[in-house]
Amino acid sequence: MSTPSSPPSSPVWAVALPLPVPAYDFAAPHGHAGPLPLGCRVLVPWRNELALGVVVGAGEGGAHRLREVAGVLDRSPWVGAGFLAGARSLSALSRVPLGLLLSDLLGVGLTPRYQHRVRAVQDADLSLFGPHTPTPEWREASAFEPALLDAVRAQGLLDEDFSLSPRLSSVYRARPWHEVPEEQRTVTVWRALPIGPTPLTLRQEQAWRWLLEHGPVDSLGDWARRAGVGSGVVMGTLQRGWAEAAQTEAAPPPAYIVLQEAGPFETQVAWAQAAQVPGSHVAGLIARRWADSVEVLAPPPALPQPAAAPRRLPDDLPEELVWRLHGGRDAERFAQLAARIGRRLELGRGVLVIAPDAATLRRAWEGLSGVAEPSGTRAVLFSGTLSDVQREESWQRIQSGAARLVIGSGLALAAPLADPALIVVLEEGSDGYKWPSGSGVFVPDLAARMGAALQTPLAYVGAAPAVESVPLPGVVLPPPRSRVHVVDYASPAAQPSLGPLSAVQLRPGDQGYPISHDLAKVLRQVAERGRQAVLLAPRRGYSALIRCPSCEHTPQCRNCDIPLRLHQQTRQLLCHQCGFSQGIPERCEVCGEMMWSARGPGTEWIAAEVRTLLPECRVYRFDKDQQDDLTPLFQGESGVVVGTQALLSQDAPPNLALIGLTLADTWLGVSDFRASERYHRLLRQLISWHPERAPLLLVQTFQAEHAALRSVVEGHDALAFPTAEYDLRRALSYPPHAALAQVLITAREQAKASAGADEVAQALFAAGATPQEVLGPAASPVTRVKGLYPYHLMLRTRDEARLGKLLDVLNRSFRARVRVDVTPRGGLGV
DNA sequence: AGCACGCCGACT
DNA sequence: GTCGGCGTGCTC
Repeated sequence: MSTPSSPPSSPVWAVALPLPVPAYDFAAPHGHAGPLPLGCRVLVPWRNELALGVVVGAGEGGAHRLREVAGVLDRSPWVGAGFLAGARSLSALSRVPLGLLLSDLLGVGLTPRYQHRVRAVQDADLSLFGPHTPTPEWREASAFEPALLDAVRAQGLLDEDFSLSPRLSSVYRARPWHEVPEEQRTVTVWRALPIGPTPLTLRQEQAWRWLLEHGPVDSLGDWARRAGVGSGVVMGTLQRGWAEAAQTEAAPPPAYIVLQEAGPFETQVAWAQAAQVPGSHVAGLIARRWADSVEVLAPPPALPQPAAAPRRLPDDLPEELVWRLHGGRDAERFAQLAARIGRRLELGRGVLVIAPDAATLRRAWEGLSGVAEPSGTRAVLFSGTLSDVQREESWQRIQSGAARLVIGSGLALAAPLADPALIVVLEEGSDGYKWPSGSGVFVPDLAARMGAALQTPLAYVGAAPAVESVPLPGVVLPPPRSRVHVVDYASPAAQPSLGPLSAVQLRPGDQGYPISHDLAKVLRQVAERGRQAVLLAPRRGYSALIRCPSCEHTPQCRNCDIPLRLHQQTRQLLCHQCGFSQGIPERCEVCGEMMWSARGPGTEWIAAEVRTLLPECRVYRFDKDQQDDLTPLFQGESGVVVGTQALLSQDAPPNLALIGLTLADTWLGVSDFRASERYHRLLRQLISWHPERAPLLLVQTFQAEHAALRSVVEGHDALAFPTAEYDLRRALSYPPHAALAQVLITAREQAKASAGADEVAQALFAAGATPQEVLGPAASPVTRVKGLYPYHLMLRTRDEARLGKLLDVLNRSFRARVRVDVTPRGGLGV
C-alpha cells in the first residue's frame, strides 16, 4: 500500500493511537532499517510529547510533512494482524475512528513502563535550543523538558533509545506500627486514680471502686452502665478528681493484623476478603493511614489453571470457512469442538475462543482449556476481569508463542496469536457482545471481519444459533431431554370479567397471578421434597406496553412490526426503532375491546408472593439490586431463588427441580425485531442449564402459541425456530436480508439536533437513498441524555455495500454531532 | 480523549 | 476593565 514515490528506505506507517482519532501517518524512525512489524507498539510525537500507538499498516504519505516514529517498543506484534485488518474494515464502514476501536478492545499494554534515553546526534549543535540540552552521551530523557526534546526531535537531531522495563504492580501493605499516625494508634481511656482530693458520695465511691478494679474504660457512658450507676455519678467522681483521661496504645484493627500477616494484597477487595470485612472498612483503614499502596516489582501472577482434558469426539465438523455448531448441552458441544481445536493446535497453529460474558467464558474455560496441553501447547484465559499483571503475563505468553489456545472475552480478539487457524465465537447472538459505549462494536461482527480478512475459519457455537447463522453449513445437536409446562394466561378459562383500566396491574383472574395455581402447586412439591427452584422475573416489573385483554393484540409499528411503547407523559405510542408515533387508542383495533396498559411482576413482588406461599422455605433474591448469598443452595439445601437473567451467569443449583418463567411475555415486549430470537435463546439456555438433569420448565405467558415456545415444547431442535424466523425476516427485510445502520444525531440544543437530523436525511436522499431505506429521522424516546438532545435515523439497505455507499455522505460535517452504529441492537443505541 | 483558541456574563 | 464559561477544531 505504500506509495511508489516514497523510497523503500523511508516508508510511511499508519499508526493508531488509543484515542478517538483515525490512524495517522508517521515516517519510519531515523536509523531504523527494515520494515516495522505490523501490530508493534511505537512511540510517536503527539502534541509536543510522546504517545503510544500501534502500527496498523503502511501509510499513504501525502501532503503532510510527516514526523518520524520516535521509537519502537516491540520486535514482534503486540496486536494481532487479523484484528487490525478487521478493525480497519469496520472503521471504514462505520466511521468509528480506528483509534477508538483500539482503545476499546486492546485490553493490555497501553501504558507500558520503559526506559527512555536520549542523546544528540553526532556533530549536532543544540545550543540554540537552550542552555540545558542533550549531549552526545546517552542521558535519561526525564532530565530534559518534554517540549524541548520534541523541538530537537522535530529537527531530526535527537537519537532515542527505548527499552521495556518489567511492570510494577501496586500493592497494599501495612504501614509499620510507628508510621501509623499517632492519633490512630492511641485511644482515650478513663482510669481510676488511687486517691482524690475531695471526698466521694456513696454512689461515687461505688463507681470509683468499680473503675479501680475493672477499668480502664473507653467511654464515660460505658463506665456508668457497667458500674451500675447513673451518668451524673460518673461525672461527679470525675469532677472530684478520682479518675482521669489517659492516652493508651490502641489495639490494632484486626484487618491491619491480617494485612501484616497475610499481605500485601494487590487489591482492596482481596484484602477485605482475607480479613472478612466489608470493602468500605479497608478503604477506611487506608484513609486513616493504617495501610498504603506501594509499587513493587510484580511477582509472577497466578494464572487460571487449565481444566482436565475434555472428552474428544470424532471431528465431523464442517471444513468451510464459516460454520456453526448449536444445540445440545455445553459439554456435548465442547466435546465436538475439542477434537477440531486439538487438531489445529497439534499442527502448531493457534485457536481463539471468544465468549460474550463471564459465565459463558468460565464454562468455556472449564470445557476447553484442557485441550491445549495434550496438543503440545498451553491455554490462556484473557478478559477484563484479570488483574493488570495477569493480563500482561497472559499476553506475553501469546506473543511469545508459548500459548496458542486463547479463551477470552471480546478483548482477546486483539491477541497477537501468530497463526490463527480457527476463531470460535460462542453464543454469537448474545447481546453481551454489544459494546455499551465508545465504538459500539458488536464483537461477532469484528470477528467475522477478521476471519474474512485473514481467511481464517470462523465457527459460531452455542445453545441456539443467531438468525444470521441459519444459512451457514453446520451441525445441530439434538435438544437435551426437557419437560416444559405452559400456563396459558390468555386461554378463555383465564378470562375473568375485566373492566377497562389505565396504568394498572394486569390481573388475569382465576389462573392465579403473578403465581399461577400450577406454579404454586409445583413450588409446594419442591419445598416438600426438599429440592430447589428458580423463578425468573424482570427486575422492575414494568413494561410500557398496551395490550387488549381480550384478543392479546398489542399495537405494532407499521414500519418495523415491533410493539409500540407507551409514553405516559406525552400520551403517545412510540416506535423505539424508527420513531413512528400515534395516539393511544382507547379500543382494540382488532376486536374493539378496551385497551389496557400492562404491568408485569418484578422480582421483589414475586419473592414476597413466594414467601407467603411457602413460609417455611428459604427464599433468595438474585438481581442487580440484591444478590443474596446462594452458598447454602449450592451445598444442596432446599430453597427458591427469585431473580433476573443474571442468575444464569451462575451454575445451576445442584438439586434444581423447577425453573419458572413468571411472565415470559417480558422477553417479547421488547421493542426490537430480535425479541423472539432472544426469547428462544433464553428457553434453550434454560433447558440445558443444568449439566445433567432436566428440571421442569414452567412458563407463564399470554402468548402460549408463540413459535419460539412451541418449538421448545414440541422438542424441535435449536435450528427450527431460527430457520422460521430467518424466513420471516426475509419478508420484513430485516437482517440478515438487509443491512442496518442507526445514525445518531445529537446537539446541546433541541433545534440544532432537529435541524442536524433533517440535514442528514436530506444528504442521504440527495445521494439517492429511497424512502424505504431511510426510517426517520425522529427524536429519541428519551428526550435528553446527558444534556444532549438525541435524534436518530435508521438506514435499511439491501446489503452492506449499498449501506457503505449511503454512509459515505456522512463524511462531511453537519450542524450536529453524527455517529453511526452499523450493528444496532435493542432498538435504540443511545 | 485532551487541549488550545475564541467569543459573551459576573466579578476582583 | 478582567476571569472564565464551554463550543469548536485539531492532533500526523
